[in-house]
This record gives sequence, C-alpha cells and structure tokens, in this order.
Amino acid sequence: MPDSTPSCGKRNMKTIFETDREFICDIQAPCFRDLGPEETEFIRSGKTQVLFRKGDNLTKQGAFTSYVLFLITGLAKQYLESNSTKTFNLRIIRPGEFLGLSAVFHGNVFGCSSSALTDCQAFLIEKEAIAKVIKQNGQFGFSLIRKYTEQNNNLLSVIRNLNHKQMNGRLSDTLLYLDALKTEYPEIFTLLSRKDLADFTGISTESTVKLLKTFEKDGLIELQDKDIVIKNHGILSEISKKG
Amino acid sequence: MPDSTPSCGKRNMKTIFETDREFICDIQAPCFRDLGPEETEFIRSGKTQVLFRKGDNLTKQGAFTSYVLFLITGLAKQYLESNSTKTFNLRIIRPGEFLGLSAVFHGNVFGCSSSALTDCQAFLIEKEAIAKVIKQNGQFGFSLIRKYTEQNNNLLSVIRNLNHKQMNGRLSDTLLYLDALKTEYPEIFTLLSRKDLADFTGISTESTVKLLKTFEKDGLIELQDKDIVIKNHGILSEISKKG
DNA sequence: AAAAAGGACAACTTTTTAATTGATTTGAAT
DNA sequence: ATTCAAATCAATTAAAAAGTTGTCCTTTTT
Repeated sequence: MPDSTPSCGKRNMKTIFETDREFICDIQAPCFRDLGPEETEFIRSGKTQVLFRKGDNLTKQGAFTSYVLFLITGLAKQYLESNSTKTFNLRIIRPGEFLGLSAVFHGNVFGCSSSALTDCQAFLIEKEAIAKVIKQNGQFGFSLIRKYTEQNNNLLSVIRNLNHKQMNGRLSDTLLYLDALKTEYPEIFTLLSRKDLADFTGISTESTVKLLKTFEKDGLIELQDKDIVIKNHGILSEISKKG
Repeated sequence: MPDSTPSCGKRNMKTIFETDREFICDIQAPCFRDLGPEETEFIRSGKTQVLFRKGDNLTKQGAFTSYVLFLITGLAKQYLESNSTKTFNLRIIRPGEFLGLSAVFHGNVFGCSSSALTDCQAFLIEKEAIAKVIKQNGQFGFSLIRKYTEQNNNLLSVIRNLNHKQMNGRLSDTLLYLDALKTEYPEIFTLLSRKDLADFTGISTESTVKLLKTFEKDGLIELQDKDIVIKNHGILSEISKKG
C-alpha cells in the first residue's frame, strides 16, 4: 500500500461489518476540507466504507448505481469492456479520487468498470448526499469540477492517441503517463501486467512485449523485471508527440 | 457455460453497451412466467443486462445497492468476507436465482459478496420495480418467497454445521451439496479450487487437502484432477449426519 | 505492387499461484 | 495431564498464467 495516502490514522482497517472493533474513518481528504461541519455530518451519514480486496471490482460497467466511490487508500484501474475478450484501460485511480461521479448527474449506470490493483479502502457516498452538498457548497463543487475536468482532458488525449498515433507513440504515451505516477507510487509498474500495458496502449500484448524490448535496446527505458525505468524522457516524449 | 440454462436464444451475448448489435433477452425464466404482460413490460423497463466476466464481482459486501440481480447464465459463488484474509463460501448461484433480494426490503447494502465462476449474464432490476410487482402480483411474490426460504434453510444448515460438526462431517456436507449440483452442472468441481472447498467447509486449505485424500483412501470419493466423484453417497451422508 | 504496421497464432520459457506433504503448535475436551 | 482435532508453518511439487519469440497473415499506406 502506498505511503503517501490521505491518512486515516489506522492501518489494517476493517469493513463496517465487523462490529467487534468498528473502524471510524473521518472525512479528511483534501476535497472534503471545503465542507462545513453540518455538511461533513451529512455526507458521513450517507456513506459507508468498504474494503475492496486486490482484484475486486470497484465498479462494473453497465450496473445500476446509487452512489459514488471515493478512494481512500490503494490503487485501482479503470477500464472499458467491449466484447467479452477486449479491454481498454483508461486510467489509474489514486487515493483522493472519485469513481462513478457521472451517474450522480445523468444516467444511473456505471460507465466503466474498475478493479483494485492493491487492497483498496473506499467510501461509498449515496448520490443524493453528494448532489445536495454540491448544490449547497460552491467551493466543494468547484474542487469536484476541477478534478473531473482534469480526468476529462486525459480522456481527450486518449482519444487523440487512438486516432492519430501508432504503436510507438502510444506506448511512449502510456509509459510517460505511468511514470508520472511513479514518484508517488513507485510500485506502479510492478502492479501491471504486460497485458495491462497493452490495454492502456490499445495494441496487442505481443506487440507490447516486442516494442518494450526495442525501446530498451534503443536506450529509452530499462526493464527491471516488472518494473520499468525511463532513461530518456526527452526522446520518449518526442516519440509520443510525433506519434 | 452450462448447457441447461434458461435459454435466451443466443450464445456469446454482448453487453447492452454494444450498440452495433444490441442483444435483447426476454424475461423467460420460470419465475417470471407469473407476470402479466404489463408487469413484464414494467420489469423490462427497469432492468439492464450485464455480462460479468469470470472472476468479476457480481456483488460486494457492504456496497450500497439499488437493484437485484437475476442470473441468466453462468455460475457464481456467494461468500462472506470478514477480515482481509478470511472468506466463507455460502452457496453456488445458479441461473434462475436472485442475488441481493434482501436489500429490496431492508437496508440498502449488499449483505454478501459474490463472484463469477464462469462468465455470467445477469439482469439487474431496480428494486422499486421488483417491489412494485411483488405487491401487485401475489403469485410472483409466492415464487420469490419460495426461492428465498429455500436459500434460508440452507443458511440454517450451514450454521448448524459450523456449530456442531467437525471436519469430516462438514467436508462431507460440502461435497454432497456440490455433488447435488453436478447433474445439472457437471463442471462444478473443476470450477472450484481447494481453497474454495475449504472456504465452503470452514476449515483450512491444508486440512481440506488431507481430508480429501483420506476420503479417497477410504473409498468414499475419487479425485480425478480437479473433479471429485462421489463413490459412496450412503456413508458420506452418514458422516455428514453424525458430524 | 511493394513496403510498413501491427495483429494472430504457435511454441516455448519464466513466473506465479495452487496444491500437497510433513512437522510442529495450539487449544479444547476428556 | 493427556488426547485428539485442527490450525499453522515451512518446504516441495505441480499446474496455471504470464511473458517471450519467431513466423506468417492482413490491412493500410505509399
């Protein structure tokens, strides 16, 4: 589990179902700082906390939803499912991020699936509670929108990639995206399989493997078991830009 | 995928998200036969269909829920999570069964987790829709209650087992339970790991392995790779009864 | 048509996970 | 105190999944 997570004071937290030693985790994440005491109380009353084990689905594309997830600890990946075999990885979800926010405003199904790369603690907040607080507290809404638009920008660049770029450019993109997370979560690459990388990049697993080797041969990266070290950011982002 | 599932006419079904060739699966399962045309329409309007891939969670213990799942094809297991390491398997979920029904009536969180043993097609029906139809159509409610009480009886025997019986009795119980499903789903044992069996039985994986060998030595069962063949139902149910 | 990009398949290797076994410890029941 | 049931631990083996590589095929670009 990452070190630099919004601390909730305890490790080895339990689900709310263990009555013997109930764990109370306050809402202390940055984006909740804007809330007044009654608002905090209101959110708290409409939330629950769940431990997702590594591999568990946090959300399932197409399933009805009545809540938003807020990741407290752990890392997850968000992905799109198309036919039963194909998967496209959209992004890594970090502590402090929301999942399923769009269902608060329109539709009532999850648009994407997501699954836990490590054990994950998450708040589940009923959408009425979130909606009410957003309407009531402009600053909170502002933070949310900010987060959301950032994610949206990422989606746009994903689409750009898929449209314009070829293998090299896309893989560079994926590597740079993940590498940017590495400062905060040094284990990020070791949590992902080659298939995961392929699903981020939108190419086959085999091509990914081969291209990674080529990148290594060209001195752009270094493959250390599952970990990947970027040796030449400059050229890699050149490749990423040129496609 | 099992052969004898409530047929919906097609194989290789797709999620509702694939607009190119949308799959429409009518509500034809036995328990929906009691519904009048308007009721069927009402349910249909408040449902969606999702393909859960093998390993996916259908439900997550502690997560808010606003819907009921109805399994169309595939097999799943339902289990209880306690601390992050321990799991207790409650039952196998077969096509034609509901999941999360209790949340329609009380509480709004899933009481158990469940995950797909094979790819699973499921309806998700919003709980208001189910509730309304139950109130409206006594026969439908009757079928539902019948199903539910049967499940409940199983839970009672599970509790009895945990309280009174020791290893031999419990494992016999688990084996007989699963073997009863084997007629309809011959692959049932091959879908479960030794840990799964242990989690059904409530004993350690190692003890399960050892006891299975003992049972085989005593001619009660035959271990054929992952498959298990019951050779002596009589004695096994003796052991199950005696504890 | 030729070349390049990239997927698909098949064979193989490595790594990871699951299963198995024996030895040791715990803990309740007699 | 002794016994038995069963968990835990450590070590080993077996099976499954992930990763790798080469070849060949298809599609797009030129």
